[in-house]
Amino acid sequence: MRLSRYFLPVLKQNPAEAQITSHRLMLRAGMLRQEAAGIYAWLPLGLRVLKKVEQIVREEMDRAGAVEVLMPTLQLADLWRESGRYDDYGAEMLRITDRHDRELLYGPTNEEMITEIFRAYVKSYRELPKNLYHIQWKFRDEQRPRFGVMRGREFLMKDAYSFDIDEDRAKAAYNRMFVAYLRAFKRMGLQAVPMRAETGPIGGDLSHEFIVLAQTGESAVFLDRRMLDLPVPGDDVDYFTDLSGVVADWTTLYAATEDVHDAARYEAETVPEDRLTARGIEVGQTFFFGDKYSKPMKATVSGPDGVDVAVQMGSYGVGVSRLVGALIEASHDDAGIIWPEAVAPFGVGIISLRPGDAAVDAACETAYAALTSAGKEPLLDDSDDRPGGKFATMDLVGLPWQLIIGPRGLAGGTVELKRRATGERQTLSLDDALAAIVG
RNA sequence: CGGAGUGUGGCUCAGUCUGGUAGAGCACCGCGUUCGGGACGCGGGGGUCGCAGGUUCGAAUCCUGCCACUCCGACCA
Repeated sequence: MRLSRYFLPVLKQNPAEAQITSHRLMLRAGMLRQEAAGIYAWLPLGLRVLKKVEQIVREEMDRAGAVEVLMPTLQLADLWRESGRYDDYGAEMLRITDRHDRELLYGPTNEEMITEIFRAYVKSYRELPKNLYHIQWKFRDEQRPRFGVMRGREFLMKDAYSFDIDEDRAKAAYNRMFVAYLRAFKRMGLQAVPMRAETGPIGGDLSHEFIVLAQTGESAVFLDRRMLDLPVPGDDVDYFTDLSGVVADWTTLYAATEDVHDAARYEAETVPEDRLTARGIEVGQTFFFGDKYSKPMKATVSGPDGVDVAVQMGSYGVGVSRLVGALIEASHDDAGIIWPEAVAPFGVGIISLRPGDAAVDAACETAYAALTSAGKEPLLDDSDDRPGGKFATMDLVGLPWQLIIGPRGLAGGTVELKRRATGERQTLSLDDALAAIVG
């Protein structure tokens, strides 16, 4: 992409309403525009990151045997009356009436609808296990939206739902999602720690929150720091073997959010030098809730003995839009964002120090073509801004590499290559710079 | 939902107390000089001061109501 043809409205000054780092940087880097409290338009740069996060989540869901669907944002109130949650959910649910006075709601989650879809088609235990997921916008009418996309009212969530014939198999399904989450967050360059969690309004008795450690996290967390060194299963993980060992490894050491923190247990189960008190951002949560929905909604299948039984269910959420904020909270410096390569909106920024100079233009085009064909998604700053502004913008938007091309260097046959994460700069030939980026 | 605030050009803000016909910096447009870490000069465009009533000869400024947004707390992906 060439900046001259792009839409990247960066702000030099800090918007007054943005209090936390990720919100401020998203607004300044031209990723996001607030349209109402907790409701945002995603501008091109932000959308690119959102899509990359979404795609990593999708790939890991698919790998773990989940199947993607897409349910609507609007749901009928009657469906929620079946589970009893239409009245229970309260003011956080946005309720809508259509022209025929039918009661609708903008979905805050999809347990009811997925259960309705499941029960319409699946009649036998022989069709199980099943895990269906979608990545769709949700709306929760938060009393107090804040922190940008970290706590918006409208947000993009991946929610998966597992269906099994009995509790043991349901727990195996739970374990698959647990491992998929470890992998997805790792791939994004995040260190996410699973912590035992309260189950909240969704219900059930087995649940973990996946927490990203960041200084500006919304809640305090207490953990055994050895959690941070546990290995994440690699690409060769086989989801259809027993994963309980992996889950056990990740759930044995003490790790708890302040809501469920037990100081006495913490002291009993950890030694002082391993205790880590930090702040964290919840980016995912897994639940097992048995027949909480399948029973009232009559989602039953025939078992091996011919008797109908309510299926055992779990649900598994990832806050996709929130993750974009969490990524920034976890990785930035005073100058701006530092994207992990896997989610960076562009792979490399090419800075032309002198657009219009024939040699500079030619070198920029060479670099642009080479990086494009290598799949590195370059963003070429071909504007006639002053160099200082270009450097500041590139640092702000946080692309992993900056390739700086100017007449002074080219006269000596060199360009400058900067790695955003470390600030390390090298002066080298264009060919060597391209080779370093392509790797 | 309790408490505290704020709405003035695209952004950050001054002006409001003490009413007199709207300002600064940045951004934007034109010309020129510049150009390796957010340039400079000259000229220029852009605002029914959140909305609606009221008081007044006169309202950004005073009064009433409403709306929006932000922050602290309680609650949530």
